[in-house]
Amino acid sequence: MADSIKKTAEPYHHAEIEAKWRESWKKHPVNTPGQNKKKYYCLDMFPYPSGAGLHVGHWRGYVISDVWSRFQMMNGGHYIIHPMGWDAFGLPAENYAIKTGQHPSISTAANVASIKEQVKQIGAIYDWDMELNTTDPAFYKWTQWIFVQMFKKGLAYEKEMPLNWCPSCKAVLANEEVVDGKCERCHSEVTKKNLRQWMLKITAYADRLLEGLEGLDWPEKVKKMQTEWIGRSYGAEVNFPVADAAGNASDKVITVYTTRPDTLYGATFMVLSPEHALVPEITTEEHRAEVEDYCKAAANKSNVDRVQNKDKTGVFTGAYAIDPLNKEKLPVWISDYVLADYGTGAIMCVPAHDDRDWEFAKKFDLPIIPVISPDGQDVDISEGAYTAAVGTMINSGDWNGMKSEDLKREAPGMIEKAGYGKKTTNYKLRDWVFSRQRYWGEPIPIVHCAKCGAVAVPEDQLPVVLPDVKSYQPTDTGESPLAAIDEWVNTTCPECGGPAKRETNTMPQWAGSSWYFLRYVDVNNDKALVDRAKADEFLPVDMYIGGVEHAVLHLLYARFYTKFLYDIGVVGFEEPFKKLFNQGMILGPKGVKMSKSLGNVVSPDDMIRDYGCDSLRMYELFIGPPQQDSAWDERGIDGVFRFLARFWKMVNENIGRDVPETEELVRLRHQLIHTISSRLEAFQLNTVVSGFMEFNNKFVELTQKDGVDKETLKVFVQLMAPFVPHLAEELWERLGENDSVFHSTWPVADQAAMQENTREIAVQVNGKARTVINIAVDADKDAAIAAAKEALGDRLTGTVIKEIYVPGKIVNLVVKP
RNA sequence: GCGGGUAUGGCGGAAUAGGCAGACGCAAGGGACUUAAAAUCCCUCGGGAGUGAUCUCGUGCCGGUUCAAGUCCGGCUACCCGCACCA
Repeated sequence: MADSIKKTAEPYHHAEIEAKWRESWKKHPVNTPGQNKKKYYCLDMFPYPSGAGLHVGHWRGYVISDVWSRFQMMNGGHYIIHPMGWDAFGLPAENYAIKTGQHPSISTAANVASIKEQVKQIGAIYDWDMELNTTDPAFYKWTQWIFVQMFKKGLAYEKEMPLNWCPSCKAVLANEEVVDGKCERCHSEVTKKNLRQWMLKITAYADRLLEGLEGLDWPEKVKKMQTEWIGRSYGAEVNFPVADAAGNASDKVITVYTTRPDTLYGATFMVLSPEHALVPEITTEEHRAEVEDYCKAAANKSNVDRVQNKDKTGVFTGAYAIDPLNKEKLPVWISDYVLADYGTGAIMCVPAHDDRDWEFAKKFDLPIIPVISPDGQDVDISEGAYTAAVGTMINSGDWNGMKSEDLKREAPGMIEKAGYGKKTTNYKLRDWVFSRQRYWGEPIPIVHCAKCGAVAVPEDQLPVVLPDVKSYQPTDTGESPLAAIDEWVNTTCPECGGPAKRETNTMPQWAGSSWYFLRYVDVNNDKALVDRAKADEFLPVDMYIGGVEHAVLHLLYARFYTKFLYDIGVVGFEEPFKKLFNQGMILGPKGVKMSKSLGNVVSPDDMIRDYGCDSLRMYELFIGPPQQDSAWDERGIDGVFRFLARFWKMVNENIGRDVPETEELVRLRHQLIHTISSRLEAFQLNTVVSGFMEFNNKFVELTQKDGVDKETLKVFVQLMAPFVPHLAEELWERLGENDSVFHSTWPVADQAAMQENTREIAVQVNGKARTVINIAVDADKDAAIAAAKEALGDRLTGTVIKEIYVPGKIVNLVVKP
């Protein structure tokens, strides 16, 4: 085959070239560890092996990571960790099993096999010795092991509480999985269900998850999303004694959380959430019926209603609370705009300085007292609250005259000292609901014993293998299908040996993906999750590439797991992903998201057949900036294919011509190196491709004349290699090289060699371009102005009142008529 | 509502750091080669005026700074994304 493609005039036969080098690289891998090599770990977010296969959008991320990996291999001689695996537990495989009766492990294995074939078409340098699958017992043994460690440290615990329940998936959801009150996966409206569930105490890591973000080379958007998701705020808890209508205080106390203790004197009422424990206790007989009705209605309201209906509703309890500062008597109301599970579930209301309180006060005709005055002026609160913490305190007793911004900071400490509250930090982040009532997941390695309670399965008995079941059907009761297998459920307690039952919930899909990246470098280790020496040598991940949709799900969970594993000494670093790149989506031809139901999914398979893998790789990058969404246009690949064919022809025609170097060729060569390298380093991959095309056009032109020298051809081939590895390797061989182009060193641009002696610059008159002049780069102003005037000739009329010359850029003559 | 992003020809997109707007492609039109087609190669390709050299308008809208603005500043509009009663 190789012999048949050696003639210079022959066309670009992509299929033959690609097949040839695929075989060759299989025998002689180009990415190998070496004593003096530094590692570079470039990771893709691993795919879910569904039956639908890969489309051109998946391809894009894998092409980007492969280009980057190969660039790191050549530029710096790194040994590349570039693995691929399968995130294979989860609902689609289970739903398929329900429909067909086929075991999910069978459909999953089939899907993995077919997608793996597709992934191989990319021509990437994946190391298949590192391949892993989250459903493999040898892998999930360690997923379970981590859970056991968390359980031992008290970070995994059971709790009964109202939870997000997806009636369609028939499973609970984590807060991160609820979007707009709907299930992140199937978009069904989420309801509440009271269930006993396993929780992971991610909140124990809230501060570290927040602070760790600072040093990461991640898109600001993702960092911000995580920051807001964690939602740390500083404030105070303040105690308000409950009183009756006459003002007689009882022993009951309402504790509120506020971030604006500076406005304490402006509180004119209190609001409790309908779920607040004190509601039944403090409500007076006169208001009891009304309050009970309201609370019942609130409980039946869907999440969506409570979140989206911003109209304030509420009822008065008949009870009062005493402001600890000014001893004012504040009426206590109930409203569902106060969340039960944030802060204390109760708030003090300062309608003058909070929008929501303002609306509530207007609606129920409650007093509004301003306590902050911006610039000493009276603050206008007739149209809405004044919410900024900027101004001077008024109507605030001892605090009058203080600056609101200072007081906001100092008040929590003052309140704590005075003994009517304490300084507090609050988070929006909740603990992670970690159990699912479904079959196709990792069994939670816990045994329930009547005597000993929840007991972890001993580590030497892991993995707890997922048993076979006849029916995968989820139940409406919140019980997993595993609960029906008596012989599996009934076991003995590892502690007392008495009869016990296995935990029948499984882990959520995120369990495996929270740590898989640690396993690649030591996939066959049966003694440890990862050998510490290997972890130290090859981890963490230097570059992580994937979609932005995991900003607060997978990426937050993975950071949490890594910090925990750091704490128990498994790894020596706290942050798993040093650099993160979010590639944009490839949209369907009309600019809408590709989906099976719309029938606009474009498969790479036909394009590879017609144009070759190298063309498709390059086109995936050429279509637009990698971080931006792009609509697929199948016609565009023609342009890339034509370019590769012209490049192929250009190089082949110059091989053997033995063209001597000229100043122009050397200059173009170094300009090429500089252009490509700087764009590649800046991740401007679409303009790298344009750059290749532009330079190729110049070299094609030179080929018609005196030709292109061998060194320049070699450099061009090297620069192209990360993008079109097969084509580049073939040309590299034809240029007489014996070793792989990927073992060559990335060329370096010589700034001096790039410089031109003369340069074409624009001549403007009154800021409008009129002509161009060719002028020495180091020409002085007088020479440049003279040349410009000469070039303009008769067209320059009037009096020149100002002459501007920016060397290498422009001449502008300001003229008065 | 709050926060972030985007807006450039028929289309995708380029344009260090304020310096010739539209690179590089796609599509379209014209031509060469061919019996013909495909492939390939060459030319044209933002709007308007002019035979023409050339002139003029033009980067979502309105205004400003500057010799010079797609780029900087102020004020809008539209679309996309994230958060969304978190006190």
